[in-house]
Amino acid sequence: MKITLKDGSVKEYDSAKSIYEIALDISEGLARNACAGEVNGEIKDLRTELNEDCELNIVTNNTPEGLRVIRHTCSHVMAEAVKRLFPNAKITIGPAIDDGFYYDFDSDPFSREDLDKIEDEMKKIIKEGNELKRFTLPREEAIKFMEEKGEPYKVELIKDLPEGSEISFYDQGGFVDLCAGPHLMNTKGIKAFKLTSSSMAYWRGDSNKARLQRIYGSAFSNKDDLKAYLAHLEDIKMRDHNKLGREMKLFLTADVIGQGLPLFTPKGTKMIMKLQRWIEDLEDNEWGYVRTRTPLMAKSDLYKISGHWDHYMDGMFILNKDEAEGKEIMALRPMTCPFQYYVYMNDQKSYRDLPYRMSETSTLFRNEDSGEMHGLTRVRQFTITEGHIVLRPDQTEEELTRCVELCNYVMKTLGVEGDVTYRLSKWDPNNKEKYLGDESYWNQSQQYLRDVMEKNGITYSEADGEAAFYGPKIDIQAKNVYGKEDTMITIQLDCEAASKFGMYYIDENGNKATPYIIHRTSMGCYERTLAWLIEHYAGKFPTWMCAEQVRVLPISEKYADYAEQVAAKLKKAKVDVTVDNRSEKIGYKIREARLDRLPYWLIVGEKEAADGTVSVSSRFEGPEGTKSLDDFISQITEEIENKVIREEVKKEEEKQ
RNA sequence: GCUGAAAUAGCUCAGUCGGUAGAGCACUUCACUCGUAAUGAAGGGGUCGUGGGUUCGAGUCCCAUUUUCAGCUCCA
Repeated sequence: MKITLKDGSVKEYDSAKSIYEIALDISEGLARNACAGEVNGEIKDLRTELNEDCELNIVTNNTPEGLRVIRHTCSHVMAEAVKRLFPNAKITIGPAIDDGFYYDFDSDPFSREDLDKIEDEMKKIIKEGNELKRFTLPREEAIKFMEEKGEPYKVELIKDLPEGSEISFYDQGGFVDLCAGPHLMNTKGIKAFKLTSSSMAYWRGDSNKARLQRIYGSAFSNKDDLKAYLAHLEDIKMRDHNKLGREMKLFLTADVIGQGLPLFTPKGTKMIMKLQRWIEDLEDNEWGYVRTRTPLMAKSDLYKISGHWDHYMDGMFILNKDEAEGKEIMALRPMTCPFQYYVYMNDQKSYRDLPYRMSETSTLFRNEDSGEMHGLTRVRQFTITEGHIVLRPDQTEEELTRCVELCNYVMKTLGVEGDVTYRLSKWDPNNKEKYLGDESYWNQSQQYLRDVMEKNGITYSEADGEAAFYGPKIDIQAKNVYGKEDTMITIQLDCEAASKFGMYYIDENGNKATPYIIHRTSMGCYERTLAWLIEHYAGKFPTWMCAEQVRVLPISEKYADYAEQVAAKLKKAKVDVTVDNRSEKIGYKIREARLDRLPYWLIVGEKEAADGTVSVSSRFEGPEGTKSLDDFISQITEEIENKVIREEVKKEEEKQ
């Protein structure tokens, strides 16, 4: 038989050979690092006997596929350790996942101490170095085998497999698990692992079925990679906006105020206001928007016209439910659309008036499920840069393109354009009653969005069932530090709303015509954007968006007056500046300025006060030398006005 | 919403068998008047998330509730 290897070379053998033997034949080192074999594109166990011509790629332990094999084997080792320590635990399933593995057990909850004990037991098992041996049983015998072992979940899994099939098992020296593989040859192949957490999970993900205990862990081919992974997990925790944002005193929550209702401190508010003022000016002065200011609540009648009453009732806060008493039902708004429609309809529009672009810094209320709330990314009240563009159908492509361009400009200025992916959010054709409009409406409007992205060379994915109930969306998605994806910006096309509200314009022939509407955001909601910025910059924001841009540090109280003069001049130049006039040593003040992640701090003492200068230090370069105050002011105002994103000092790490 | 874990000073946390609350940082005051990542001393600060219950006695045990975190997508 001829084995064609990945590099194109060919090995010939007279008799059947296992993948492991072939790896050994090529080189001992390769065999030592081999995890599996890719045979004609399919991942196979190292034990697999090859007996006919094929293409073979030996999968080694530093590849993603190899790591999956290591992690899957590690999950079996963990299951064995759990069975040794907790004989009553029932095993269920234990797959490898993106960055590790888990195994679900039917048992009592595991504490961190339990996890440590399990880790120790796993180390013993790995040291024992048992071979993993694969064997198969006919389905009926396999069921009997697992019944005798007292593993009802495994029995259930086997019963789901087709009758007459051969069921594979792996025996790692006493502990036998039902498994399709592939696995390492020996438990010794696990060089580095860590159990990270435990949580609850349902049998087969069904909340009506048994509650299981899931243990998460990860494994690597060497200790350095594990160390780097654990350091990465620590870094993630440090960046987590929900922790860092509170630590930096940007926002807080209060039990008595309620879930999903964050409060912004002066510092957090200042940052949001900088973003808001920038966006409002940008839209109004450069992108042709007009600004509206509309109510935060309305009668239910409005939402009945818009369709929210039928399609979004669960997501709304209803203020007054006693209709029987003849009172009007009011609801807080979950969106701005119909309010702005009435602004549009206030006077008659000509085709020349379109596109009519309205924007509003709009506070919205959505009654999210209690378990869905998270930090600033999922809240019940939020403020969004929301706008609606009323346009003629022939303007659709141009206007959608402009929306995408504005978003790109905003993300580029925020410095986060590399974080995002585009998604075409479509309706769910199998669940039509959730949506307004028929199949041809959806196909057509989805095609509009697809065309715009393709013409603009945007790479995007498509997702069913992610559309708004009234139309498809271009969603600009970003992941948080834990890899969870959220929509940051959305652009939606709506060809139906106008006729429902009786919106029209007068066309060139003097006839009433129905416009299209684009629902869009330019920066999404401020809460979520702030969270994104905190995590992206790990709190080290570009100077222009910092709440405190400069701090003046007098060497001693003798120079307090000069420090105040410096600050006053900076304030006049619209720089956000404070003075640290405490009677502390300069080293102490510098340390605090650094820990507060300030862009700049100015040290002033005898020399500076005499010359009218400042000694500039920054987060970006460390000491930048002594400059005249005027020079520094022109430097920093230029940086702020142009929204420059200076690069951080690489070597500088926070000490704690 | 469901399941699990957690909640003690502004923050991070300790608090053993149920016996009346503790550290570091921060804060205040005083001394020091300092040149690029922590000066020293003293002091103030707590209905132990909230409401019930058990007990002679509850931060600790039980029940409810609020809030926070994790998971609820990965299927031998």
